[in-house]
Amino acid sequence: MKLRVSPDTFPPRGHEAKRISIVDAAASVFCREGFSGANIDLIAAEAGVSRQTIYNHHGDKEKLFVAIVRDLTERCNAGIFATIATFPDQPKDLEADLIGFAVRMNRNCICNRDGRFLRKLIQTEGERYPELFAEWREQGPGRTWPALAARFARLAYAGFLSIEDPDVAARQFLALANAELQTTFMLGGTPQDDEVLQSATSGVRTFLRAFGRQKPAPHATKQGALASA
Amino acid sequence: MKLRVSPDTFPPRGHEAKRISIVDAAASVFCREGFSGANIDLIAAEAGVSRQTIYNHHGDKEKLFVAIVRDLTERCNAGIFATIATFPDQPKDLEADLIGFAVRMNRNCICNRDGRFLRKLIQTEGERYPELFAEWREQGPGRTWPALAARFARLAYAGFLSIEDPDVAARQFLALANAELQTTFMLGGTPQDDEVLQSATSGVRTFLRAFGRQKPAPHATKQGALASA
DNA sequence: GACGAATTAGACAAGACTGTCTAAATTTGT
DNA sequence: ACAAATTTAGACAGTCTTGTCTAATTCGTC
Repeated sequence: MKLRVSPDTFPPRGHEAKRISIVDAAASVFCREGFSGANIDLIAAEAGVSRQTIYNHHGDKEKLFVAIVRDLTERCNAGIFATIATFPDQPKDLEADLIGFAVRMNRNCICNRDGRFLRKLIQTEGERYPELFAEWREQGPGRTWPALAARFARLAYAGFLSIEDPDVAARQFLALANAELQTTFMLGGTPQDDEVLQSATSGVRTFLRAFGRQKPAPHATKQGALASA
Repeated sequence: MKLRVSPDTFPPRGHEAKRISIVDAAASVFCREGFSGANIDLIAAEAGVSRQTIYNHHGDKEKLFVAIVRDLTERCNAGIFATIATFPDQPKDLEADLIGFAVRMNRNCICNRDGRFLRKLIQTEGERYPELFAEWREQGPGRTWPALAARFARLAYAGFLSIEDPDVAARQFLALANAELQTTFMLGGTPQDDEVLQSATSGVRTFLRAFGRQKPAPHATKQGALASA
C-alpha cells in the first residue's frame, strides 16, 4: 500500500494545528482500519506530519488511541448536551417540535463525524479496553440518558405526555427515531437528510400514539402546569 | 502473545469436523480481533488444527474471511426465518404473545453466538467488502424485514392491530424490543435473560399503546377477519 | 536576524505475520 | 492391512510495522 499525502492544506502550521491534525487523522484511520490495522505512517501522511512528531506528541500507538477516544467522547458529549438544551419544553406543535428535536439529535450527535467515529470505535475496540469504555459509558449514556429523561418528565408533568417511566420513554424515543436508520448505521454509512427526517417523523408519530395525550394539554404553558399533578 | 490450544476436544476427527472447527475458530478470532488483527496461527491453535490445513481448505486469509461471513449470514437467516415462523398469528393474549416472540427473536437470532458475530463483522469490516455486505443486506434484512412485516399486516388485517405501514411497524417493533439493550450491544456484550425480557416487555407495551386496538378484536379468529376490511 | 524549541527524513533493529515448501506422520477407504 | 489422501510440524523468505535514534532543517519568538 502506497501512502499518499492528504489533499488537506499541505503542512499544518503551528504546534497546536499539528496536534489537531494528528488527532483528526488518527480518528479517521483508527475508525477505518481498526486498531491493529491502523498504520502510524498512514496517520502521519494523512495528518501531513512526520511519524516522529506523532511519537513526540503521544508516546505510542496505544496512548494515541486512548487520547482519540477520550477526545471524541468529550466532543460528542458536548454536542449531545447542547442538543438536549434545545429540547422543546413548551411546544407549540408537539409533533413538529419533537420531530425537529429528533432530527437535530441525529444530525448533530449521531450521524456527524464524531458520532460515527466514536460509535465505530466503541463497537470495534470496546472489548479490548474495558476500563476506557466503562469511562465512556459513565460519562456518555450515564449522563445523557438521565438528562434527556428529565426533559421528557417535564413534558409529561406539564401535561403534554402521558408517561410512566421517563427513562424508558427517553430510550424508546431515540430507538424509534433511529428505527429506519439501523441498517445504514450497521454498515458505517451516513444517512441522507431526507432519510433522517423520514425516520424521525415516523418514529415521533408512533411515540405520540403511545404517549401523547388526546387532549392537547389545557393551556398548560406556564401557570397551569403545577395544577395537573 | 503465546498461542494456547483451545480446551475443546483435542484434535477434531475427520475432514468435515476439521472444516467446522476451522470455521468456528475463525469466526471467533475474526470477531474478537478484526480482520487485520486476526492471526492465522491463533485460528489454527484455537481450531486444534495445523496452519497448513487452513490454507489447504480456504486458500488465503481473505477467502477464509469471506467464507466465514457467508456461513454466518446463512445460519442467521435460517434462525430468523425459523423464529418468524413462530409469530403469533392468532394470539390468545396479544401482549404476552408478542413479548414471547420478541424474546425468542432476541435470544435465538440477535443475542446468540452467530448473531453477535455477524453483527460485529458487519460493523467492523462492512466498508472493506462492499459487495459481500451488499449481498448480506439483500439476503438478510432485504428478505427478513418483509417477512416480518407480512405477519404484522396479517395481525392488523385480522383486527388485532391498527397499522398504516406494516414495514415501518415491523422495524419499530424490533427497535422498541431492543431499546434497552443498545448499550450492551454496542460493547459486544450478551444481555442477561431478564434484561431481554425486561426490554421486550416495555417495548411491546409501548408498541401496543401505539398500535393496539382498544377493542380486543371481535372474535376475528377465523371467519371474522375478512369482514373487517 | 538570532536563538532555542519543534519538526523532519531517513536509517535502523527487533519482532510479527503471511503464505509456501518439504518430509514425516496420520487418517481414510477398501 | 495397504495405498492414497490428508494432516502435521517446522523451516523459510519476504514483507510489514513499531518505536528509537540522529543529524539536518524549519519554526516561533524575542
